[in-house]
Amino acid sequence: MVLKIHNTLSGTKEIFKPVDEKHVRVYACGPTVYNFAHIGNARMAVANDLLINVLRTQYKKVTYVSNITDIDDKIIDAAHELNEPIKNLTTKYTKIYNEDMGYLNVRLPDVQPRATDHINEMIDLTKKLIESGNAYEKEGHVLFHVPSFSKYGVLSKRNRDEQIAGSRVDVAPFKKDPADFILWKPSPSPLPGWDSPWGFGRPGWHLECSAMSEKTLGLPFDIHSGGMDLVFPHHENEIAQTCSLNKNHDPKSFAHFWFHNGFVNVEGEKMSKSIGNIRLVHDLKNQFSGEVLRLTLLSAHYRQPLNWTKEIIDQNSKMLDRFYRTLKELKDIEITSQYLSDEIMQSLLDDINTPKVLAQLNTLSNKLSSANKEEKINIKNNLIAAGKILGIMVEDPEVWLGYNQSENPEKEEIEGLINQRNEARRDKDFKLADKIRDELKIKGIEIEDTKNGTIWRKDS
RNA sequence: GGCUCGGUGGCAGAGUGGUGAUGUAGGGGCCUGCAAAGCCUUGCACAGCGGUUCGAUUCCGCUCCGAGCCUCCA
Repeated sequence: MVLKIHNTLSGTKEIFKPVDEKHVRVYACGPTVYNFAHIGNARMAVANDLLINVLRTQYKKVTYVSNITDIDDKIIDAAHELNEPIKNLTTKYTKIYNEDMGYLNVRLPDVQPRATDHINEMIDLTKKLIESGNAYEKEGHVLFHVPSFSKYGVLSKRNRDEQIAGSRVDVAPFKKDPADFILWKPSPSPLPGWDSPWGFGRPGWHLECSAMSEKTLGLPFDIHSGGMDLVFPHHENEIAQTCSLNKNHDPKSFAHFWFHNGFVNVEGEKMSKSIGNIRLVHDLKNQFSGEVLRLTLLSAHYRQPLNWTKEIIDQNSKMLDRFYRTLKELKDIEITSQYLSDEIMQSLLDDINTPKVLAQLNTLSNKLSSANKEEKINIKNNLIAAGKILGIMVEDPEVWLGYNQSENPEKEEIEGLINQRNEARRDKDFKLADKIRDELKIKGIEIEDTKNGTIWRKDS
């Protein structure tokens, strides 16, 4: 079976062939840590986590690097506003980011480099770019000279001449070309900075990823990923820097594949501070389980826009409950090995087609009622194996659905009421029986009369 | 103005040159004292207009509409 991935560089789905079959290497541009992560950050983390899981089904060794941007003007502003040292702020939000992503069953990357640990590397790259004639110093700034890179625009498919009309870029006076971007800029006191050949200053944003990806993975590596908005200018600039240093203007001398996830909208609108509709994972944690949030993020294909609404969360919550119910029904079925059917694997390998996988899991789950023993084993195997890759269905079904309430402090009271109701039912006093059921319902207790007696569950 | 990507049933969302995914909501039914859960069943969707084709939702062209990017942004 072959893995196909959409490559932003070509604009098409391509067959994935690793640079080195023995070691697949992926770099994802991570968060700038000055605030809580929002659901859009989470989508990037989940999409990449899944990509890595899928790669690991095909290749023995996969290294996943995702950085933390811990020096940036937004961080400086936030620290200033809160009157808090930058280091405290970035440490705090890095921790929170990892916790929040952990809640969504996102595993930590193998390497999580920080920009501030790579200042020397960045200074070094800047020196080399000046030496090679791709960058110049002006008024304490070092800028990358865009016309020096012949392939500028390959990734975002922009023609520079066509972009200039209608451009809203404010051109700094020290730029030789309006598109030139900052590699290093001065940090007048009290701004944070580091000593450099160009005075006390700090790096521009794009440089860190060029420095850290090369250092942690080597060049060229397989997949470079991030949110759709990073295509331009961030990734375009990274390509310009790294490829200029390589003396090879082919963007594949940097990374072979460029993997970008789509945006999350909220109730049909773009998430933005001014609208005030930013959905923080930190807040969503209070309302929804991690698996529901994760499944909702996977309910649309990763490259499509995802409209975040209460309705789709509910819809996916129901879907997840159904899967868990199927697993509960199959709890006595012994499985010896976990395997994924070729059809489902194929969907994952076809550019990570999660909606199709979910449809296939539903179809499988629907076969339960008419399944024989062998088919039941097949259903359970596939649900568990798919869940493992997707990062869902990792809980115990009884616990998930709320049946297992041995710890519930109200257990005795609830079961007392259920006994009363069953007595009433025996006496054909259905009015009383229904009244008791309503009482339980108010407590969030759902009861089910089965052949083997009444069972109950806490409805979350 | 430029570039890119989209427009699929009430909603969400895959996919395909010919046998009409999947979920959710709705209708009907089974089961149940009634429920819950489950099961069965139902809905003839592919923006519009042309073209290619034996046949197009799927390919091509045009039109309309929407989104993203061109400035920091996942």
